Amino acid sequence: MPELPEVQTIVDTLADRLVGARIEAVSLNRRDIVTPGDLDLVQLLMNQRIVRIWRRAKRVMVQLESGDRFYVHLGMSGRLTIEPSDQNLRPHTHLVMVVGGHRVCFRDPRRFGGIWWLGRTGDEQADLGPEPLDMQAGELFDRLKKTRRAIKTALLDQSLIAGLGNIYADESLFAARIHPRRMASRLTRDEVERLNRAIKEVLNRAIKHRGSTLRDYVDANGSRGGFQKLHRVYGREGQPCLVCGAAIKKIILGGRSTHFCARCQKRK
DNA sequence: GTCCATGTTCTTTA
DNA sequence: CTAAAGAACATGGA
Repeated sequence: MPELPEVQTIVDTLADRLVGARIEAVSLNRRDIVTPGDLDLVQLLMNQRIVRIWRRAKRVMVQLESGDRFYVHLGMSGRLTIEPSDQNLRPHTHLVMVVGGHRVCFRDPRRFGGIWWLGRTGDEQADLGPEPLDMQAGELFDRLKKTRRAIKTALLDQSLIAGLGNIYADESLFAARIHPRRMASRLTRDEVERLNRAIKEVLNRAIKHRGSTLRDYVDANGSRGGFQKLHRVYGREGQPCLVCGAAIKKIILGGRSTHFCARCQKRK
């Protein structure tokens, strides 16, 4: 569910309250959300102080005073929220930690998400491409040159560029006026420069509006995002393009629904 | 009952 | 061999 802007918003709201605080209690209600599976997560977390919380790609990264690091990936339906201590736990709450008096809950009905333990030595960059907000057009061009897949599919490949998902890939391609089926390696330097700029603009605006809430997503305080109201193609099939008025199309590309304006995003 | 979903990874195919 | 396509994962909502 959450892509880069949603994870960034969760990280910002969590970090505010948890950095510097100590983990006072841990309860793990499902072992199978933890990788590696044979780990004593409760023991490793207990009584540790949280020294840093940050985002890498779509991951919520956490560093403990022990030097150990781990991350939470929210998959499609994961939530990481701070809940009032007097309320019943909602169904599918797999991990609860009390940190500096806050009850932090990880809930994930579909269980595509989970906790990945890196310890002191695990490589947090493994299999991840560069951060879109730091990426230079030249680097994106070089990376896209190497694949013959459709540009839309390439943008979802986290080892090529890390943090975009289905919403922001579609929105970025629309903003750059590039057809989602264009072969990645065939984009011109001009087009890739436009795309690189569009990605940053779309992501920065989405972060400013605290992400997109379509169904599940809320930040750590339980607040919904507002960027869904500003989507220009995602979820707007059949509605008029806000630039030219043509009906927005929805196709399936690489198994994912893909939204675009056939008039603004020419295939050439 | 059917289809669809903000994601990733494993398997199969070319 | 490798890149790309497809299936699988699990649950809930329309």
